[in-house]
Amino acid sequence: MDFEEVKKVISFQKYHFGSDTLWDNLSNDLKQQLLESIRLLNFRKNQIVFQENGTPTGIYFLKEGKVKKYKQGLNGKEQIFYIASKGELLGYHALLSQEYYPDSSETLEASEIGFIPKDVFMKIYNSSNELKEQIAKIMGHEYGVLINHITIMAQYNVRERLAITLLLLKDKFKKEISQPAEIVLSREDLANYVGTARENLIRLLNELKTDKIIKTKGRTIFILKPYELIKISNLYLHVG
Amino acid sequence: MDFEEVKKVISFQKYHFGSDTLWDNLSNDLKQQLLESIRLLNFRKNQIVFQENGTPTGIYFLKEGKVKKYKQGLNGKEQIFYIASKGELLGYHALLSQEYYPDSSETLEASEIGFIPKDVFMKIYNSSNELKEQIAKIMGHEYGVLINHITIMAQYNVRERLAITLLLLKDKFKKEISQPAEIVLSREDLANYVGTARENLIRLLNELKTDKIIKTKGRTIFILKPYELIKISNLYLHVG
DNA sequence: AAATAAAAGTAATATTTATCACATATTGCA
DNA sequence: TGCAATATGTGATAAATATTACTTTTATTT
Repeated sequence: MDFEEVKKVISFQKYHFGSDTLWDNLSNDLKQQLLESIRLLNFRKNQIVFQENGTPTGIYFLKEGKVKKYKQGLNGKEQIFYIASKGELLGYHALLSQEYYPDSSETLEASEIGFIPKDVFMKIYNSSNELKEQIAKIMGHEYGVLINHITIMAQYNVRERLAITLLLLKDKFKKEISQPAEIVLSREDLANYVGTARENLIRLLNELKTDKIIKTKGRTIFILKPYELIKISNLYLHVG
Repeated sequence: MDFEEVKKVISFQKYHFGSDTLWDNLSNDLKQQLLESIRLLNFRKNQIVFQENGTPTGIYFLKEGKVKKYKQGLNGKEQIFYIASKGELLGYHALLSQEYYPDSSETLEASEIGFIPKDVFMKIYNSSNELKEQIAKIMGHEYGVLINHITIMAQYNVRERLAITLLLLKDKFKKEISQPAEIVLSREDLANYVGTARENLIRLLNELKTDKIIKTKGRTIFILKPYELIKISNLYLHVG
């Protein structure tokens, strides 16, 4: 398996919602209209942006920072299904479906978040074919991301899911291309993302450390050998 | 827990994509326009409607019948994540995201399916704010259904997932309100929906039979005590 | 209706994952 | 700074799930 094949197998796109591409595809006019309506908010670490079952009041734009998206499951346990980073939109599904929020969003680090109130956003949305089309495009893509996630949760074992998750987080957390990626996430959150108990997660991280595939410093994880993680993930098995 | 609470806990809506409501919300004019463009196709049992990674050529409307939606996972194993029934739309995500199909659709029984070619549908879609809005509404809702599904796959054990799945299938397969629902699905498909090996599924079905919660005749499953399935599912645990 | 293929079911065993009961670090803050 | 709270980590064990190797039953085809 050469590098091109590897890229095909673990294509970042298949795991990325992609609402950050919205801005690339909008006309300057519309972009201007949206940016004018944005009110900037500063969130500290571990602050809730919006909460499951709450009534949507507007749409959020993650200008800077990181946000975990999760849903409450058995006994209130958080199931993290996505980590949004710089440039992504939050909270548009509930607005468009005219329902309560199906999930919660919480900052993982200090973040700068733009907010557009519901009525302002809906007015722009209703008057713009372009915006409707772009958001439909994003949601159509998201569907593929989510069913991919369901398949992974259902068929891959914990070790494989951890490898996949670390590869994704590597991309989410990377700052400069040359630097080794630093993943800063509590063990509890990582366990709730991978879908296992914290104890099991820690044991598997230790195995990866023993094999020099990762190293850690405090809660920060450094990926040393991404190629080895691809092998562990077994993602290439379902090709061809 | 009284019946009202039970309904709240296992609300069918939370598990149902809901594209069948499109027709209720469209104007007669638009409905007429869409219906005129539909070409009716007859599918036999176990026929593929469209396939993962294929290029979308149009949108499908399931006039009569049942279709399983799945994605290929580890070693090509099918992960079923949805069963569409009468009235639902298929294949619109890929059309709107302008990507290849992320999943496959295959009939579970002889089905009558309407087809609208891509260019015809996109022309109507592009010219209709109403249609754009309704489809965005459906996709916004679907997001909630899918993250709910992710949470269930990640946190509930096989017995719980089987109970949930049987409750959902009961609704999908019920014909008349008075009749006990008959679920007709191969053991392989049911296992690929619940997310377990066929052997485990069969063992668990046997336990349910021993407890007189279900009975079977050939591959048909009859739900005798849905309330017991709700108890087994542990769905009520994450409320309150 | 027999032959063949496919699906369903069984049992034993191996493997994975969760849980419990702790010990030890680390962090936040009074 | 030190105390409490929270997070991380360890080891033993229990429970759940997957796998292997079959047999039996049910469909399908000639």
